[in-house]
Amino acid sequence: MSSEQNDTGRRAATIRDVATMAGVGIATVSRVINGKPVTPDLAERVTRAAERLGYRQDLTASSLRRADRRTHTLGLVLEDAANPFSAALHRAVEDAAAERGMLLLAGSTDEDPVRERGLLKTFTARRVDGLIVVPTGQNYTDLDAARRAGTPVVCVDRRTTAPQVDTVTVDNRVGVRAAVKRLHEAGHRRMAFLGDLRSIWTAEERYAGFVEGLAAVGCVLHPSLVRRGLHGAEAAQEATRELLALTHAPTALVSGQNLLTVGARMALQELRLQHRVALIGFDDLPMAGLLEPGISVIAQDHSAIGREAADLLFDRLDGERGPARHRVLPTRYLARGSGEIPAAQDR
Amino acid sequence: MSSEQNDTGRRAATIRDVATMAGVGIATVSRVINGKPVTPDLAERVTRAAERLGYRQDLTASSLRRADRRTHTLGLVLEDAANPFSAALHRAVEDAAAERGMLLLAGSTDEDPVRERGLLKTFTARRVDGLIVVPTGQNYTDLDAARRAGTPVVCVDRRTTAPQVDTVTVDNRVGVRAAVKRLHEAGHRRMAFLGDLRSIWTAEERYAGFVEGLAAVGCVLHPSLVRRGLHGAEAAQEATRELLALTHAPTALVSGQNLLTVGARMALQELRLQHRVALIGFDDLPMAGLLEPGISVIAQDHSAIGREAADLLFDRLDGERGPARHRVLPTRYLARGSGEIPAAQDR
DNA sequence: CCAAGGGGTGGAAACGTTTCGCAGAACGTA
DNA sequence: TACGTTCTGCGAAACGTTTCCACCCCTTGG
Repeated sequence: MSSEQNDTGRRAATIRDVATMAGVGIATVSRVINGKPVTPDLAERVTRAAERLGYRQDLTASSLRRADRRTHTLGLVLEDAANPFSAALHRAVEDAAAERGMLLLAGSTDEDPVRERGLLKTFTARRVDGLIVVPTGQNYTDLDAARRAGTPVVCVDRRTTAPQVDTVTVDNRVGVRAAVKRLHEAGHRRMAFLGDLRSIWTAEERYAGFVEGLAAVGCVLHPSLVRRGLHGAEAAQEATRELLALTHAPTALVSGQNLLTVGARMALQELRLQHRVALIGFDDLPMAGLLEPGISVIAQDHSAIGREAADLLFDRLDGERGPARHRVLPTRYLARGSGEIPAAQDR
Repeated sequence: MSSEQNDTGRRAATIRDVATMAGVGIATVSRVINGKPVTPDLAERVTRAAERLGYRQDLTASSLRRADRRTHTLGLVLEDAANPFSAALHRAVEDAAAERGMLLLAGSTDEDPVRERGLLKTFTARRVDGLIVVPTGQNYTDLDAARRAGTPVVCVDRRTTAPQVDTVTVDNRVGVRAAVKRLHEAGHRRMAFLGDLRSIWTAEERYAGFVEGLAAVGCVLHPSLVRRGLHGAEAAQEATRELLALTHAPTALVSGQNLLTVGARMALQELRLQHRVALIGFDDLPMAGLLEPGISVIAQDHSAIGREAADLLFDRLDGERGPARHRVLPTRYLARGSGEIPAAQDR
């Protein structure tokens, strides 16, 4: 605590302090800070004074006064920051934002519309320049309010009923349909489906893809083999146990979300059936290729999704006023073994 | 675009608009917003007016003027938001922050001190109330500058040379030493070590633990079996391949970071040695238990780390002025199989 | 009935910055 | 030399809020 500047004592140096020390007007200091043309001599004096005073620009004050009122901050509303999908999305958006000198304010909803509302409220109160949201889907008024208040919104991963909102999703139905087709070709006729909470748009889409896929190959949809409304690995594990205990057990499983895939696989290994019952999951898993057999998945390109969302948002920030745009990215099937297990003869 | 409020046209309603519509003074509106006592009748009128005008408090202006100048925002500097460790930490800190009505501004450094510096600069320019940082460790002047400017800093996962900074770390040495002891008990004498970039504090600590562990059991440290400065799974995979191609190949591997563990395991499976060569990794992996054999790890409690860091920070925000505190959390060994493989007789 | 006290309200000042309008200097031309 | 034009720097105003302070009115005690 010797010659330090502001451990707790003196208040932080302001633009005015810099101006007086440099012997110039505050407007000049502002110009120097913002890189606007100024006589080299003065600029030099200002820089030195700022240096000596340990001056740090206050961006909150700056964006308050600025003509465009930009805060250079984006709000990111995730399902759960700890989930690999959210984490990858976070990183992709962060990189895109960094290119424009923007920072990310992030929060998790845990699929709770109340938390979603809270996050949207404080994000807009902090005057973020734009919002990228994985919507819980149970209430779109807040999204709409934000947009109407002038904050552009892009929804990611899920469509929303909110009007005028750009979205980035993947082609869930096509992905699942293709998976079902493959399973059928491998001889499977009794396929089960594990689905996430029904409030989640992707859960419904993927289920729809499952239904369509079965219809396309002329297979029956056994209601007893459909387990929806599952959330988290444990729920999926329990559901899988039950499915496999049925007299007419499924020979193949389709899982509609990454944690559910993990849960399903845990149940399979518990019953030592991982080599006999086929499994295809939606969304890739970090070490899926190291398992024996590897878990085949319908993969989505997280960074492409994040990048695309950011681009749509930046477009709006740059003044684009057209109608809502909906980008749909393709999925990719990754054959790793578990989806290539043929249907056993004797089942 | 019919009766909407501010699609792009009218500027957002301010406290003054609310005041005139409600027929009260702006001070009263401010009081209502901040929940300070006010005559019920007036409060009612204000609330109604705010509702009708779609008024949203501007927190940037608010924190500018506020006596405590708090922005209710924390800055979180991570290595890589997409990494499971960072993601878990992010979530833990977010939850702790949410309890105090604070939000997180997060960014990734990718171990680049330049990016770290940039993040610290904009975070402090945005006047975050505090910083939680996983420091690259190559430069502490920015951390120190932030602290001196009055922003409390807590370093996580790694110690830092910056003075007066609280830290939360785990007991890396003890964790690795115990792992080495176990391997020794299983008969291993030739153990290899895979380490991350040497600029990373934890990488050095874990290596130190490895050295100490070997010494404790009276084992020789073979320099040819030590591979440090590896970053990412691929580097570890390549290094592991090379190690196993040695004439005197190791019978056990100790990996000092989660991605390195993945890379090592990939190499082992490629060579079909996952059942013959032991592997213990530092930091848990999502599906490590599903592999065959499961990957034994020295696990750290991510949420405890995040929570502890947040608590230390909040303490500072609440006025704690004491000297730097250093919390060291324990690790836990999770035996899953790969660490329990005995040394083969014939190697 | 009056004076003192107190709670509640409103207008103005202030937070640190950017932007506006203006003044003064510098420069070129008549 | 005088004048018009351009340019650069300066102080003041403004952004939306909180806080200070003065004021008013009502209550209460003498």
